[in-house]
Amino acid sequence: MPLPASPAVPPSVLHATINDWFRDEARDLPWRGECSAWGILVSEIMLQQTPVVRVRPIWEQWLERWPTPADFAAAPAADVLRAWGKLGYPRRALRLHAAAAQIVAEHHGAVPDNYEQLLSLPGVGSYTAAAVAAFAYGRRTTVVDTNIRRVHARLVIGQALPAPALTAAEMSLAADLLPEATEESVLWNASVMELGALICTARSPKCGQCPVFEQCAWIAAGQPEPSYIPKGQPWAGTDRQVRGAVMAVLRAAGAPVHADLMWDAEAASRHDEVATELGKLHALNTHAPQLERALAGLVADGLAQVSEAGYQLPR
DNA sequence: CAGGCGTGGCA
DNA sequence: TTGCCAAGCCT
Repeated sequence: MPLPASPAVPPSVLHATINDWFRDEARDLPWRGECSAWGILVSEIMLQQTPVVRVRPIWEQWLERWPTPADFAAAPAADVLRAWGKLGYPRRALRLHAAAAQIVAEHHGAVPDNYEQLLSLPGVGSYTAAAVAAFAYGRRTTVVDTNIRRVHARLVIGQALPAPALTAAEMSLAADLLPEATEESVLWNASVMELGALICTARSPKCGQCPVFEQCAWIAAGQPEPSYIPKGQPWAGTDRQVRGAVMAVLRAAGAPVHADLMWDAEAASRHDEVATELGKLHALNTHAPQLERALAGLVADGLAQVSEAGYQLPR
């Protein structure tokens, strides 16, 4: 059976109800309201797979330090990676750095205002391109993130969770649900996202506080269980864990870290500047091939540089 | 296109 | 305590 041919509730009712809820309950976030397109772009990149509470303080520092794409593009990569701190997925920082350079080179330093040009920036995919077009420039675009997918799955489809991967049917549904009026569509994108973030959460949704509880297909269906088990990401013992530990060492280091120190806990303990982070790396008891692989991977990804002096953040 | 890629808080 | 999960992107 295809998607509901005739929704029990007219979309206009959902638009009004959820948008009203948003006006009353939305979080007061610094990248909402008065904010440059650059500030919006930075927030969207930082928020990829990273919670708001962790992003907020770093975003404040970045916008203070690098108010424009040109300011940021001129910064050394090492500074960028240190300022990124422990947000995770540091390749995002490097890609944003490259995006800023592209913005300066191809767009006179102004964040592009349309989906296609945004999509061509490194680190900007379909979600981020649509989000920046909508939230920074007020464009009518179909924004689909994990929150919106989950709200649609429950509210409209009646399933506990969206499919493991974004499907064409979901994009089509989201496009169909988008309000015709541009201004209302921008609000709708933000509203549904916020509903998913605050009420219609992945674990233990707060259905008792939901503004569209009465209209929810998942509730009407008796809150059926997910039809599949989400596969978790292993962490302990993975290359990712080792890469993270090495990056922490390099961020803490003011000078190249000789390869020997990556292996030799005894020698490492004498370098107090990086001893703490090296200690965490050694505590992983990583086997040689894995550490070699992690180091090579970091270099290949541009997150680290090697020389005779050792490993360091890229210049 | 399924899998790789950081990090830490919370149920 | 230990998985699960957070405004994805890229190959």
